[in-house]
Amino acid sequence: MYQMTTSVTLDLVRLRQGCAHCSLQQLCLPAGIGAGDLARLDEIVRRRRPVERGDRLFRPGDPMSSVYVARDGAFKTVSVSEDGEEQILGFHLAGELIGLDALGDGFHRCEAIALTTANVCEVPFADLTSVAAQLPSLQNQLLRVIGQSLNRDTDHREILVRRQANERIALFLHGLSERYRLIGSSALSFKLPMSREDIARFLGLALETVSRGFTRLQEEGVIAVHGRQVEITNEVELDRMAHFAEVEPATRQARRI
Amino acid sequence: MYQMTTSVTLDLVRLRQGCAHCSLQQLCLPAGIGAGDLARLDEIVRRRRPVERGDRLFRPGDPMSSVYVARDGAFKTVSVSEDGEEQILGFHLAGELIGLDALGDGFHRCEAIALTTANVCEVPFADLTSVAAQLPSLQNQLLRVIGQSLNRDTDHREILVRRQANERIALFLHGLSERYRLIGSSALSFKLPMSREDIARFLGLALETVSRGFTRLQEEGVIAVHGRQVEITNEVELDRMAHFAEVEPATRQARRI
DNA sequence: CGCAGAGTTGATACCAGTCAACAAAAGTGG
DNA sequence: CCACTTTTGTTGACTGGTATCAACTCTGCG
Repeated sequence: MYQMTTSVTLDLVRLRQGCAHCSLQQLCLPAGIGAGDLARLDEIVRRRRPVERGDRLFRPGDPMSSVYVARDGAFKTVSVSEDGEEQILGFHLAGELIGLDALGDGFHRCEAIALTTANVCEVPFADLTSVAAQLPSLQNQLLRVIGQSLNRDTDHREILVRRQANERIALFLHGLSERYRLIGSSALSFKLPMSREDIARFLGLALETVSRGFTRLQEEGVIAVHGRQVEITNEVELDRMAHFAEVEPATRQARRI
Repeated sequence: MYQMTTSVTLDLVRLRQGCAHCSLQQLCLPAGIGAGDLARLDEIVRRRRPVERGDRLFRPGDPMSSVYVARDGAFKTVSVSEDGEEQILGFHLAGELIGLDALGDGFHRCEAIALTTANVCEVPFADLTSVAAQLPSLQNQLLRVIGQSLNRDTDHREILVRRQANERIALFLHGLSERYRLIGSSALSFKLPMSREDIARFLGLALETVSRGFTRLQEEGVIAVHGRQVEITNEVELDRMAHFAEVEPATRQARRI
């Protein structure tokens, strides 16, 4: 009974916690905004009760009412193409904006699904743009955050043009590691929030190929995998594999003997 | 001599032609902006002398001073990855914004190269955002155009996740046809502004595979190709190939007999 | 006319997709 | 708490599509 009360109190405190005290302040929209302006932004941000794994923030065809930022947990955005194939457009960690896909015509092209339970900030888009019009610093920051989202798209495309499955997988792990570092989590030891199938549909590979790729990376001593738990044991080698084409034929044959 | 004078006069007229008379008005930034606001935007737009094939609008590392819109012709954006591989991020036809890749941190990640001689409008970015802050309609339109650029990125990724080379090629031709239709050119007969190698690096394929793919599409009666000249002879079939997985094995074998 | 760049076509090897069986982990209900 | 089911992940065998290397043809251009 006492515990319950404590828990509820904590939740209320957490709910009242505004952008000024959020641990993501340096990554999220508030970055680079003055204290006074921050209050203006803080007013329009809605903090939602935790969403459960599998919950959706929006679906294809929904009008773009808000953009979202997870304060913890992880999301995936999925688009279903005309032939029924599900493609994963992106994984979204804490502090990364979700929902910009509707910017073009005002309607979402994909759905955002929680991979874990997560706390989400919701920012009504109409409010955001009208406040941004009055605060140049917020307008700049909004464009910057949109640009970062664009950069992640470009990173994804740089993965997808690679022809070797191992390169794609190495790039994926490398990029994820970077992003965990950015949000203050461990970059060398983390638990993947997504399944092998999700990874496969993100990388444009068969799920068996992803599984084999993980195994091979482990055999080469680059990572250690236990299901979704990943440790990067040779960061330098992972970087090399991510950025340079695979080992030269001579080395390859040598390994096969 | 007379001809030269005429030509120069025409050029001057063309140079003075503002957004209000541009044939791209309905596609470009001005779309949906009132006449009064249009004049404000028109003031900051610089019209540049024609650029030649191979000229660059910006290079990696350049600060984002402007965004660009071609009024005719075509561009490609290219990023060189750490291992020296050149990847093509996009092809840009008339009316499609170029230069948003620097939105994230203010510096370009890629270079924009003219595929043909082209006339370009240059919009200094600082001016654009400051005018946008005062004109809600321009702010909305700016976000919409950014969103459309984002959508083209998503389309590109939807091509790249496809595993069959023929699907990628069909999707590429289908998307290009759509875009030619949008800018008022023929959607069924056009001259590709880019080489087979450019297409290959855009699709994540070997150039020989692109060449073979074109040949096969021609053999199947879907298109007719003469070098860079392309006619779409069976639009319905092209759409089908672009959106649905390749023909079932039975049909495939039948063709091979 | 000859040259260089662009595009096509052929032969071969190999990587990754597919089908299938199995193992491990995570729920589920008694 | 344990047996059961379901989901998720791993591994193996085989096939096919695509990259690669190489020769050749075509096109435009000085």
